[in-house]
Amino acid sequence: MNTDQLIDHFSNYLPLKPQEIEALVSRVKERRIKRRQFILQENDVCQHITFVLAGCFKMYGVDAKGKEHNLQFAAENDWIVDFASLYKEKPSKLYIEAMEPALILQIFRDDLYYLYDKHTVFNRNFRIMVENKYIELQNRVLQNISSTGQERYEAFLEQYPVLSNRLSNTQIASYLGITPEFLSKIRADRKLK
Amino acid sequence: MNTDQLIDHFSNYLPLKPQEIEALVSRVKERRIKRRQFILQENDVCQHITFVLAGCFKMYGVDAKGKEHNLQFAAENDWIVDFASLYKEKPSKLYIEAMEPALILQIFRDDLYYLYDKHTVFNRNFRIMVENKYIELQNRVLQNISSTGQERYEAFLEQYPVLSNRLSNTQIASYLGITPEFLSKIRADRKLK
DNA sequence: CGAAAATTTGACATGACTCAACTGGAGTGG
DNA sequence: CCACTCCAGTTGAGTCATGTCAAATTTTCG
Repeated sequence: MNTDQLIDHFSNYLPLKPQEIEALVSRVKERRIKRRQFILQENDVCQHITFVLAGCFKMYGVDAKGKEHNLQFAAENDWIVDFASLYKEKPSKLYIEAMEPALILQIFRDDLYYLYDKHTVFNRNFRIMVENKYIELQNRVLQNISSTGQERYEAFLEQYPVLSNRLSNTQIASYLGITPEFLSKIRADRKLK
Repeated sequence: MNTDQLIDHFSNYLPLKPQEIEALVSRVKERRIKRRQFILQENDVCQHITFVLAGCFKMYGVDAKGKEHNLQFAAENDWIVDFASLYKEKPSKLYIEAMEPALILQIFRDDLYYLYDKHTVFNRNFRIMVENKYIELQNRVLQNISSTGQERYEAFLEQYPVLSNRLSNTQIASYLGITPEFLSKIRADRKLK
């Protein structure tokens, strides 16, 4: 099982001791996911936190008109989960879907709680992980409330150059909170310069 | 010093043992803050995390045109901090300003690190605190990218009824990402029903 | 009370959406 | 190798959401 990648990832925060690695490895499940396959669907209770080894996911909500709104993308070495559903054990309002064939590691709720309880290093490492995601999300909110679609698109290209090439414009538009048509017009305007 | 309120707050997560309380109390500073006083200004490096005992703060960024955009409010028993600046020790892009006379507790960076290192319970409690804030922010992003100003205003009133009464409409508009004039029109429309 | 700030209102401008039609690859099967 | 389909992307016309600016009014607070 490909757990080295996860252990490496944690070593960016606080490296794990052999005992902690052992505890982690024995509680992680590897899964292979097909393109368009879901690892979370609306109304299901989210059961696990997912670490992406390979591939790319989107997490999104669907509004009353049936439109998808992308909350997050997750590619290699990123985490994806609906915390609200996982921790409160309530039906999720979100979907998590693979946009490419993927390989993932998952930790189920009880295993995660076990790790938090018995090996405090995971509290530290996940604290730092969430703090980093919080910072990112906060920047995104500031963007959303303070700038136009065009400015948000420019900022996205700059902040996520790799993802920008990997994702369709439709997916990017949904993430930015604009329609694909409007993004297309933004792109046409950009070219004129 | 009014630390009981903070200790109570943590007991919602995982109650603190006497030794942990002692460590926390000895590293917390109480401050009285006047209306319109700043506890963080742009270009300063954020030095502490703040717990609000009484009063109300706003954290905001200022754009190229000099307009303020409210990222967060914090009233009693809430935390407020620019994590990006605190942890990376980089100049902040944000302001944190008291909207009412306030009483706060602050933990400086090194004291916070000490608590994380020596008393792992703080990793756990702050992990949970940040996770909860992350969930809130995620809901806000979904709102921002999927609904109109009017819908976001309705949702705000429902989610934060107390804050709604306490804040001026200008402040709420800035938080929602609309102009005060447009919020005023939304409010006029609502009354017609 | 009086100054400053917040709110409202209206006319107009711009950003962004909708819908429908068109374009141009990327598979797929013959 | 071609013909076909399918889907993402583009384009344009019309519309709706929201911003700008200025002025009038109300509220807040020193």
